[in-house]
Amino acid sequence: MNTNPTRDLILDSAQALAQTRGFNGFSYADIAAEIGIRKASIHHHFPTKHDLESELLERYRSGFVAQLESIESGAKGSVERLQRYAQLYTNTLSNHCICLAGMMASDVGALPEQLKPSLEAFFSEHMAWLTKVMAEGKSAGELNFSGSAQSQASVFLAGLQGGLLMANAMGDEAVFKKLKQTLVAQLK
Amino acid sequence: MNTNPTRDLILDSAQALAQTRGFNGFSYADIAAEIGIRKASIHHHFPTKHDLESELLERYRSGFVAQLESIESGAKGSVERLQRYAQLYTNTLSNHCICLAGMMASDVGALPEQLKPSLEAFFSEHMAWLTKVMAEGKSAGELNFSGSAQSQASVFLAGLQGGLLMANAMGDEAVFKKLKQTLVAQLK
DNA sequence: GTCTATAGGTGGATAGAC
DNA sequence: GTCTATCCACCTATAGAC
Repeated sequence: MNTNPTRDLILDSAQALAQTRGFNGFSYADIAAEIGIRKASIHHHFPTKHDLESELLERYRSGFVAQLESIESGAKGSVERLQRYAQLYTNTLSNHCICLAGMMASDVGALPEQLKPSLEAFFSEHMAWLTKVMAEGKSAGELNFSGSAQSQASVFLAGLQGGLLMANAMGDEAVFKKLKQTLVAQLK
Repeated sequence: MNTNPTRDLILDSAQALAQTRGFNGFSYADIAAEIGIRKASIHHHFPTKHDLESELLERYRSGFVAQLESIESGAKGSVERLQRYAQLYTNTLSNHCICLAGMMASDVGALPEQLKPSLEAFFSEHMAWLTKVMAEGKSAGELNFSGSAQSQASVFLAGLQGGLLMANAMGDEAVFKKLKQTLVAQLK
């Protein structure tokens, strides 16, 4: 695969900036300053900012896919799977940032058309995974809810995405942790 | 009050742009083009962009306060109150936009320090209102949930905020409508 | 692959005439 | 209150040397 170290440094820096300030809230100059390189060098790796954004989302999306598979093979119970899923967002939360896909969704009016399929795929994949966990959990008697598995999946996913917004707005990570617990608890 | 017509046009245009493209995703030139005025004229009403942002959030916040009061006096049942609250977001949804406060929360890393108190106030006010509705609804036997009223309020609020993100990402408003119904239904 | 230098455009903001 | 004209800083992006 593409394991160019400089390239990865650029992506890491860009992702952190994008998740805290939005896609229009940072520039090549910010990345350059952060990793100690010149703007022109970044253009060598990512000719346009759209290229950078596109790669960023794709990396983020496929990284999540791998983590979902990891949870599926590592956690047997539905409750534990949901907890570990929610934990993925908590890892993200640390420094006033939201989900990269959530960020893109918020600025969708300014999003280049080519990125929309990846963005849609991100949420579709998460919905599919969560819906499966909900359905299996209900069948196994581990989860208890009324309505469809899909509806519960969307409550769960939207709750986590919105919870990140709320925690940022309140400047209080505890808000998210409490919400995470409630979302799981009400499924038991 | 300040009912300058041009000023309101500017605010309306800026709000629509901010809710679809983010705060760093539009410029005075965009507003000028949209309402047929020059950039310099906008600076007359709002000397700096921070002034504009600040006023925008404050107007948005106080507008919601008025609507919450209106719901409280107009709707007696807790279920109806929650439905009408959720409806406030649906009105917003029309053209790929999210809650203005949610947008600010997403870009909190780029948000001027002076705006953070208003942003926090927005979510505090909504949480307080929803918590009260939840508590009263449970006491009256209209709502049924386990855990605290506050926890349920945060599930409800985060669900709606996240639902707007999801609907934008999927390019499908029906996603939000369904979610809205589920959030209310699971409280009965 | 990284650099210097720079082009070409747009951002927010100001001065001063009307 | 709105306009023209302009400033300067910053943006994305490119050319070409090393």
